[in-house]
Amino acid sequence: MLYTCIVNEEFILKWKSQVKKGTLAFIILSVLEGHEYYGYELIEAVKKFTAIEIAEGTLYPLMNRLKKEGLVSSKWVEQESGIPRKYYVLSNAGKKSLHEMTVYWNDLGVAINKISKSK
Amino acid sequence: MLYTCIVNEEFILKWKSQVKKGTLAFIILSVLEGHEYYGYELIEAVKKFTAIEIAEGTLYPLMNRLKKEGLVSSKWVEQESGIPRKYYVLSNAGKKSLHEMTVYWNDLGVAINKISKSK
DNA sequence: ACAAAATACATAGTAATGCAATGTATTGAT
DNA sequence: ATCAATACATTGCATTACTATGTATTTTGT
Repeated sequence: MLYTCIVNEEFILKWKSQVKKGTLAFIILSVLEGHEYYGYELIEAVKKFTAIEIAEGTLYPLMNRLKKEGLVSSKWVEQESGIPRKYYVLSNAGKKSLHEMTVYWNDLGVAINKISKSK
Repeated sequence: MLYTCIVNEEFILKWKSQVKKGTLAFIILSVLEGHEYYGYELIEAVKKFTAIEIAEGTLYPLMNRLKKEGLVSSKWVEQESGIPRKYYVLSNAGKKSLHEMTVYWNDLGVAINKISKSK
């Protein structure tokens, strides 16, 4: 039984990591809607909103992908003290993609609820 | 603008594929709760419930993983005619994992809703 | 009767992505 | 003076969905 629990924990941990693949981009774009954030701040914001902890090694490559895809743009902002911050802004293409993602996400939620309720 | 649309479509397609990574295991376990299915039937069932089409090359390795993890068991059932079917049954560990996954999934949904509504 | 599609299993290789590890640099707290 | 926090970034690994391919049987259309 103990063994089963450990196996389960490992499975669940891996599973949560896999769920992030996909949802993270969606969450980031959602957070950026109507509000600019810089990278480090995004990690804090997502943690606050969703209790999901994004590793820095996850966020920065992700933001570069989103930039490359044209969904966000970025701008450096000098600080009076400390390291300059790179702020990310949702583009029009980003807003459009976010809308499509929201529809898909909601449909998926409805579908999964339907499965559970059919039992 | 056309170019942007095409880029968006590709991005969205990839994104949906990524969302499946993780949700598929959850969906499969949900479908198996209280009902046995064989592989090919599972693909049909998921398609009916969620409009998600699972490739066979996705399902069979996934079922083997779930079996290896002890979340499902399988049994061959001979048919009066045709190829024998491999039925999958949710194990106790599978039920437990499914429960944990459901909690995480619901929390995630609530969190994402919260983000959208805060704008 | 014969061809095509559907049923039913499976594997190999590729592409995509989260994460640990590592690195640089500044600031504030003990 | 050292450690934690802030703030950026890259490299390599592990995981997993999907395409392509393969085998074999049954049903459907012409």
